[in-house]
Amino acid sequence: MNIGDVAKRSNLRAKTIRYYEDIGLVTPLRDTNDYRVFRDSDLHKLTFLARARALGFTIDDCRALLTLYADETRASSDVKEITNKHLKEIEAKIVDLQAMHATLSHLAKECAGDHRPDCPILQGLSGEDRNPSNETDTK
Amino acid sequence: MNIGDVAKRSNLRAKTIRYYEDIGLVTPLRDTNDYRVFRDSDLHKLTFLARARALGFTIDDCRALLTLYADETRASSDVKEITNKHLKEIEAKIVDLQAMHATLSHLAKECAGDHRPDCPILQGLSGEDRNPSNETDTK
DNA sequence: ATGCGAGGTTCCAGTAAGGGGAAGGTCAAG
DNA sequence: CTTGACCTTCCCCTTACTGGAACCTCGCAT
Repeated sequence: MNIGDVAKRSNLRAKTIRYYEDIGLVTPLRDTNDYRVFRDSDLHKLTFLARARALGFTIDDCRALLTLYADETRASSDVKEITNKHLKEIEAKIVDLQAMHATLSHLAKECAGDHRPDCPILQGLSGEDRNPSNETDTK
Repeated sequence: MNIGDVAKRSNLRAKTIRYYEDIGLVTPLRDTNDYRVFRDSDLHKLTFLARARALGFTIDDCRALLTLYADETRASSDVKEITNKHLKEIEAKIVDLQAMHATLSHLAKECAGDHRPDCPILQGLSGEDRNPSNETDTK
């Protein structure tokens, strides 16, 4: 198979596949014309990579997972450890994003969004407390 | 103020502040010894940037927001538009992450995580249907 | 044989948003 | 006068690719 075929079948782009070869994730053969020649095993690896990447694993994780996948004597605990670490990172990101979302949607809700310049969003970003009810009146 | 002070007060690192100057977000003065000299207005801008960045706005968005902030004739709708666009991106990311999390936690739940090599996670990544109940028995 | 378009190849540069670290100038204190 | 904490510029590194230029190759139609 040439790179175009493998790209279609693995759901990766040719560019990505070349990159994966560059960083040593796959090692296709070469034809006399220098074209890459992919075996079924290469396709299999690339499909694996596409799935793992789609699930958010880093390239480093993917490398480790591929190694474990190829190792018949692996312990499933090693795989699970990588996965659980990744799950925790996902959870942390979700929490972060939800916090941002809460703050921003709160500010946006209070913003008229019309032609006037007054804007609670900008006030929030600039650190003005737009509801200074519990502060001593210092003005 | 020197860069160290501003860093502490703005919650940004000195490196970041130099970078922001590089890309034209702030333009501190210079002392005779080449040290950057930050005015209150610079500190204010940097604090604004720190907050906006912490809320996930891109540098480009920050630049636009700063411009709007400085523009007394702005329309709050412009600010709100940027914010709503960002909110939608946040929502999309959360949805993506939740989907990954669902798939991965499902796989992880089925993985024994012990010394044995059998691993539903790897099977899932490799495209094996680890629950081939509705497939013809081809073995 | 020739031309063409659709493949393939390498290499270089750029992305976002800084981080790390080297090599060196400056300042205040003891 | 030296020490340590600042500050400066400069350049490369990061992640995971993406885009483009310049060029080669293949199969097919003329």
